[in-house]
Amino acid sequence: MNSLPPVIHVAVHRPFYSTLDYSYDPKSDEIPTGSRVEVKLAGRSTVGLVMGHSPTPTLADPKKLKPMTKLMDSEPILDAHLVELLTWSAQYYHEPIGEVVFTALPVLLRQQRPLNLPIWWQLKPTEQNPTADLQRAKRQLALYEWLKTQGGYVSEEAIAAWAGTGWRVVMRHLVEKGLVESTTLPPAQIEHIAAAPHLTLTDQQLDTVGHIQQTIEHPVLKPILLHGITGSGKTEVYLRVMAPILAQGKQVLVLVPEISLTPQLLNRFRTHYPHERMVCLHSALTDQERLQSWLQARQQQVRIIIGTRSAVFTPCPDLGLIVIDEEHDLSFKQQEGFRYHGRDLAIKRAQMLNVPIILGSATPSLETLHNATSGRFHYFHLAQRPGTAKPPSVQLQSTRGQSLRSGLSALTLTEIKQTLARHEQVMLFINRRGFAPVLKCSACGWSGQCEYCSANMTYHSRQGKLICHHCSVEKFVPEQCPHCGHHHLLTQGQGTERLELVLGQTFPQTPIIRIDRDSTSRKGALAERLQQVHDNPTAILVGTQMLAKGHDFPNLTLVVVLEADAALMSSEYHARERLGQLLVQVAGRAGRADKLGRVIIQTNHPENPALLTLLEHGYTIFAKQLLDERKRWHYPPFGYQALIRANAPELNEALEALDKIAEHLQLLGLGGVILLGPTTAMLEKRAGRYRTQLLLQSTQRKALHKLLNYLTQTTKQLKFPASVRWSIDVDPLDLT
DNA sequence: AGCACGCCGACT
DNA sequence: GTCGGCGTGCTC
Repeated sequence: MNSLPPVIHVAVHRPFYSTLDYSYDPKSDEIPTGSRVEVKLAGRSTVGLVMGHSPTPTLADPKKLKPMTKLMDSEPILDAHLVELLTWSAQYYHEPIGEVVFTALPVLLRQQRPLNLPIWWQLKPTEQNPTADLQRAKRQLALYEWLKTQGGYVSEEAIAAWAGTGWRVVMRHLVEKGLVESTTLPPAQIEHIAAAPHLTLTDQQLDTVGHIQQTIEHPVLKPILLHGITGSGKTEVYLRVMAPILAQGKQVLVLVPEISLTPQLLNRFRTHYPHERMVCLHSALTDQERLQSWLQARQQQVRIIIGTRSAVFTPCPDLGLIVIDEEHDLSFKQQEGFRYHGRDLAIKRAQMLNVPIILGSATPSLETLHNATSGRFHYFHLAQRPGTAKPPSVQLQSTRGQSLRSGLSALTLTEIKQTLARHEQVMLFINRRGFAPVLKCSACGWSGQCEYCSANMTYHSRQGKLICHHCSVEKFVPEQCPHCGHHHLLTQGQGTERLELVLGQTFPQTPIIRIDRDSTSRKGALAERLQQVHDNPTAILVGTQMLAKGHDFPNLTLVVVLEADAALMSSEYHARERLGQLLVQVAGRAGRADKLGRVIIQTNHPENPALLTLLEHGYTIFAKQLLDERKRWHYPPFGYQALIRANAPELNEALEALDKIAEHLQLLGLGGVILLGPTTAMLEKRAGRYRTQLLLQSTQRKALHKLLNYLTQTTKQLKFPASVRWSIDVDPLDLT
């Protein structure tokens, strides 16, 4: 009789789509789901996370079953809900379970070594004065008195610095006497900051807050879209809606697109709730800091958690609300490895826990807008700016037949001059950093191509280099044409660096402030630039994407958008949605309070219907038109897509891999899924590897997922050469 | 992802 | 004759 033992299902950091089974001793060990275990894998010891239990093994060959080595945690580090969310995510994104679990864990918890948390010490609150008892123990007395002067928790480093080695023995005596206690969790920082006076809400804001509050008391919740134009006070609405939830002692998870945005938002939250403990989770934290913040959320020591994409996995045992700010922002979608969408997983998490979720944006994504109009989401619209602020006037400026000066039309230059004369600021927005996108030989037509990518290298004049924006390879600008030896090399097109130079020549009295990845890469540089903008009421700002997001420039009254045409002409169907969002966001930077803002969009296509719709009827109608178009093609959100990408050092290898996959899928039967491709990607070669893609599309999500499941379970049979790398991108947002 | 196993070139 | 190159295959 060989009865099969009960097993735990363990996720390990290996590319397996399912968990591995390990046996354990059911009599002695309780191995809770969500705890880390040490297991032997291929003869070596690794960390795994327990994802579930089963009374018998699920693996085909029970002879392979091994016992797990040891339980690493005294209590589960993830609760049942997060384990469920991670399992669901792995299935939805067709990603190996270990990859999913381990990206969700702080780095310090992915490792084999036990939790080595820093320890903090504090005097126990006590009524009697123990100093008399300590008269005969001089060192204990001294340490006790010192701790008293420190007030609150003290780190071990601080103690060692004061007391020198050997303090531990002394401390142990104090602990035995019940005078001191230790903890692995430092107190959450409560900063003593002045509360900002709460803003007075407009009627519309009050109304919206009221409606949202009613909505979230309903037993069956739907996500809430808060569509509020720039400056309409979305943050204020979040802050008010949070109040009763915080008052119940529940936690609020706030996801934001990018770190550069977080300090401002964090500040608003801090001054509104100066007595509330909060943490900020972003990429600039050290591993130790990140772990501490994560643990504080897990222990409910903090109630407001603000973080970027990956913060969606933060344990919050008593979650009461999720907020996604700027929900349309692309940075919520991870573009590498485990390609999850932070917003979509947040929605899933909210749904699993039946917790309210608010998605805020001035320019909601088409997916979200569609969910709102179809009734799957609640919809609230904040259409006014508080106070007297008026929306900016936007005009198209045809560049057709115009002679341009470094990309600027005569009319645009006049407008800039007039704005500066009024002692106001101008912003020029161009989505290209560097001096010029092309460096060319005037004699033979040679141009600086990247060796490793199918793209031009961008000319950066300050560094005197050609830089590839796809693979970051750099080389010095040649003195003469490498092809024909001619000495006259010309630039073509403009980037931020060139605009900065030309504007400096045209307006020598005016500070020109450039804000792009190059000028702000140094730590603190962005803050410096923003301070410059603040200090110079008359100035010209030149910048990329970065300028479109969140920053507030009260004296900015003219925004000029250059080179919007590339996006208009793009064959990527997402491009126009993004352009619309960008234009609205950029326009939102212009004009505040008493000053009317103006926006000029330079374009060669002033009759472009999408642009005209956007300007004449606004973002919502513009978005509805794009949605109609998507409906015709069964594009998302009217159909479901997955993109299979492959890359290899040779184009053929990458194409053959996808041909093989396409054939393989056809063998099973596509079941209503259409295959588009395989094709070479728009950027055919990147960093020395050729890129190909195969798009799967269907109106039935189930059919699509069935195919992908089949694929991940059978790829081994396809025996790709080792040089080929491939991946699945579910709900792709980047088809380039 | 790691790691072992395995089969062909330049080395003590 | 061996060290080691990375192609191939496996891990409960």
